[in-house]
Amino acid sequence: MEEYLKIIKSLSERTRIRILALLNQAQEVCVSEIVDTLEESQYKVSRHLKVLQEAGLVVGSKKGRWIYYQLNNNQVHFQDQILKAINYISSDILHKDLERLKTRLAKRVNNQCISGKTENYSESYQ
Amino acid sequence: MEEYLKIIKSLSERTRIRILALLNQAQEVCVSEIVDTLEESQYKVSRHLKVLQEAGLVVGSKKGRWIYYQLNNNQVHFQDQILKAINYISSDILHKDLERLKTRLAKRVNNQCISGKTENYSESYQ
DNA sequence: ACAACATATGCGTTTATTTGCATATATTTT
DNA sequence: AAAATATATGCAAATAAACGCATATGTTGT
Repeated sequence: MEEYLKIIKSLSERTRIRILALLNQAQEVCVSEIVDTLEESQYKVSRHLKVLQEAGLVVGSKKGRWIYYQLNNNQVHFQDQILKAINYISSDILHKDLERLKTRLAKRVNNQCISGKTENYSESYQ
Repeated sequence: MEEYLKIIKSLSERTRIRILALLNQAQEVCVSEIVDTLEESQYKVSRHLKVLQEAGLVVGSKKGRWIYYQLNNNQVHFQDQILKAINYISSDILHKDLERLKTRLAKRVNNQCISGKTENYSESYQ
């Protein structure tokens, strides 16, 4: 029961839902790209990613100085079903996130996250 | 988003999961039957039922002095998918709940919840 | 009308979660 | 080696949930 509860609890927070919805749209996204997409602080994103990782819903793989996160596809029924449910969420904020995600990913070079501040970056800290 | 979050949050608590799992097994169950099944206090069960009701996952219908609760079948994709996920939870505590539920429901007369304390009742308050 | 019963709720306390800041660790570039 | 960048984390403060008790509301049977 505890394990299931951990997974469900990991879903019950706004930022984490946004992260999952985002990862549903792109294969591998690194932390700074998520930060720019959500327009949230780096430590906030980092914390929430950790919660999702501990629940086993996402996995991160380090490549150089970046850590790319993606949905953990190695799941059983329960997790699978839960993630499917997330797909049915339709919300203005998620649509806007998706727009910003596209913009941010378009800046990649050789399909790698770019270094340094992007134009959006400073906006993230309004 | 808020509405989805409310639903997800309503799932992220042990007692509420137990209630949903229980209602997945029986059509209409009244509060005292749930109390005996979960071996939790009446006010605790009552509170949690309210949270589930506010999230729209369960509905209660009053019949005389009893209120029978059941899953809200009048759902859209998201809720439906979420409730399906709950069905995949396999846990010792849920199995035991199911045993006690059977015992308790067997005491019904004319398929109606019985009045007064049952043998189990006092145990509920150990 | 009264007693017994079924369920809900107000409120203060406890417990859990999230936030923000500062800072740590690790990697890359110069 | 120093500077810049990417990500993570310890800790205290703020916020949110859950709990327990007592009690309220409504129903039924006598």
